[in-house]
Amino acid sequence: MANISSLDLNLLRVLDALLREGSTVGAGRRLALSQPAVSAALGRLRHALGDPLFVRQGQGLVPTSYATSLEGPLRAALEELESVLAGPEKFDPAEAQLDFHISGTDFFASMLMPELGARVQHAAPGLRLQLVDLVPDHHVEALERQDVDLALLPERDFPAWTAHARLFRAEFTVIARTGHPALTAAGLAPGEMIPMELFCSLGHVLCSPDGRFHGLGDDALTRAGRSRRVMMSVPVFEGVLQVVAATDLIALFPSGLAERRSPSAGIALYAPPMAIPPVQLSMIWHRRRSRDPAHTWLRGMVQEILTPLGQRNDLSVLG
DNA sequence: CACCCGCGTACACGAATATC
DNA sequence: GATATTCGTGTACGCGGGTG
Repeated sequence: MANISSLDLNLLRVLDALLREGSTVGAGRRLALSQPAVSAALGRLRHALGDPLFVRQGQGLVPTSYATSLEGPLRAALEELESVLAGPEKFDPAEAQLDFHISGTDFFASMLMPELGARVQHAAPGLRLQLVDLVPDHHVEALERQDVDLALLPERDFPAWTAHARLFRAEFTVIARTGHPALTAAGLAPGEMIPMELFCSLGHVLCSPDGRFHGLGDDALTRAGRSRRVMMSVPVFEGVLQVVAATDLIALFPSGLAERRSPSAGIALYAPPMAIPPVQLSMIWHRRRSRDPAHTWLRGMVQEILTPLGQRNDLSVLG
């Protein structure tokens, strides 16, 4: 249907602007064109694509379903093109003066930033790194606004204008304070599986940045036909560690972080009584940065540091 | 109802480019 | 170099939907 021979790139930019603004006046402002020029371009688009694209509704234009379906892929394609045309700039880590903004939970403050900091300090002393912990679901928006260069989060359906790469699958273990009375009384040594009955009878603390009492452990228990008592929710993983170390509450906790922190945090690791599906952690960024040499360099560093977390064979999560 | 706003069109004009 | 084409601009105007 679409007649690509009568399309030029500027028409696609007009279409993108119209989809963003929902108005020829707004699109004109965005493109530095007059309203009649945008209207004429829209006419050419309609002819070339064989679709009305927008219909008037009150004081504005409403996209047809065809136009709506183009929005994400079109924007992604234009941004990709933009980065292609920008060409590969040179990036010299030793000389670069740059700030990188990464969003992710405090899990990454522990598991990524120390190693990343050590590497950057050595290889790229002019770089500054900022890790911000955003309310969940705001990571993608922050990428779009370009407040953040890279977001670290569980994989889900990401918008078409983003690109992502898998980092590792996070496994979960149970943590409790060393010498936990109920676990000791049950004759359990660290590394052993906590029986379901006992696991469900103990109080739990979980990490939830937005303050929920329901976590993936509850989903796993529901599948097993059981439930637990979540008595506390804390917004950061480090807080969960502190609470577990100071109380008789137990927690489901990322294995890698638990292993790293257990020697100094006064906690012991146990196996949960039910299977908990691992969570795929990914890094996601704006497509326009895909070819950016500095960004590529940073992604390489993050990938190198975090990928091994998924490769370690972890005895504490068997069962 | 009058009024405002925004879309769409018509028209004249100019600049850039293609064609002869 | 003259001419035609394309594409943009500004102005003007009709239409229709919101708003007070």
